[in-house]
Amino acid sequence: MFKLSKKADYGLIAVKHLAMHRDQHACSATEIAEEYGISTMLMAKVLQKLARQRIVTAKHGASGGYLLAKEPSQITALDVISAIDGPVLITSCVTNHGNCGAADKCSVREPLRRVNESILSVLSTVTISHMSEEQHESVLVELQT
Amino acid sequence: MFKLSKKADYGLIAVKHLAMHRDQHACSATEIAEEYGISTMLMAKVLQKLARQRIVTAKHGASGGYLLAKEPSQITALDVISAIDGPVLITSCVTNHGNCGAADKCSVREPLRRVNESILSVLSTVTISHMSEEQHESVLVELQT
DNA sequence: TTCATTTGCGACTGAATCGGTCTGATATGA
DNA sequence: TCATATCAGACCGATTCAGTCGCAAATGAA
Repeated sequence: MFKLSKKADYGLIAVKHLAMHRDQHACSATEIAEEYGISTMLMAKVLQKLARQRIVTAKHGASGGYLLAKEPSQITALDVISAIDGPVLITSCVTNHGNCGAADKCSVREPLRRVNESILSVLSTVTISHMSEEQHESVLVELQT
Repeated sequence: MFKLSKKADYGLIAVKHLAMHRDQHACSATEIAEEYGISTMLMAKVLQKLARQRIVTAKHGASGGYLLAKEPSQITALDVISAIDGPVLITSCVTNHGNCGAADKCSVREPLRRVNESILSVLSTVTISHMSEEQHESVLVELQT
């Protein structure tokens, strides 16, 4: 139904938290989870996925935790979301190698592919630093209709 | 995971089909379903939802079927999708009346709300006539970062 | 060295959603 | 009158999702 998963949501919260606390200590999953009233276990899972995609770096051991792997301005919402939920595809048919049986008859594939492009473009324009700023610039995103 | 439901997908196919065959006869659910190799029952359900939202008009009885209720240029992708799947919200928290317990602590609500606005904007810019045209203009969509 | 802390990973469960079907009612043109 | 349609809602199985658990491995601190 076109919704972000909660995990992706938590991922954005976590990354933004790390962005706000960077140059300080590494934040543990427990610390972040408690701050926002989220299950510790679940937040840990989310951070593990982010670590596997090199969006955050993990520090094992006591007083360990997570740190951002890049500058907040270099991390996009799309990075975080696709790290957790996998590639963003508004339909299962938009890839060329999809298994949609009606692909040859399907008349909306191409238009939807273009819509998908636009959404990817929106998501990759918004960075973590954008999400932390108070003032909001306006950016124009191209849409092929 | 940020995907369109199959029903919404079928809805777009159906509406585009009706757009291409308008000023001709009314198309029955069976006719459209068979054309694209989709289950008749399911296509019927989809068309019923579109009819309830006044996107298509139904004609009961023998040689009945469905007709577009508006010009193809007046029907947007958002109209069709939200008629079938309900309101497009990328998170369950973006509405003011959501039941997200951590709403007060949630730091990504407002940025995500703006992203949601942009996606709505993209979806409401693309019309059925856009989806039927061969040539594709480029439109700029505003994004508040 | 020892140990508590923390990440890493996979398996698991219960709930919700989704795709799809079935049944029966109602409308209507032929 | 009857075949053809839409309409509405209940229903079911499969998939996905949120969240949990257990155990292994790393590592800083005592």
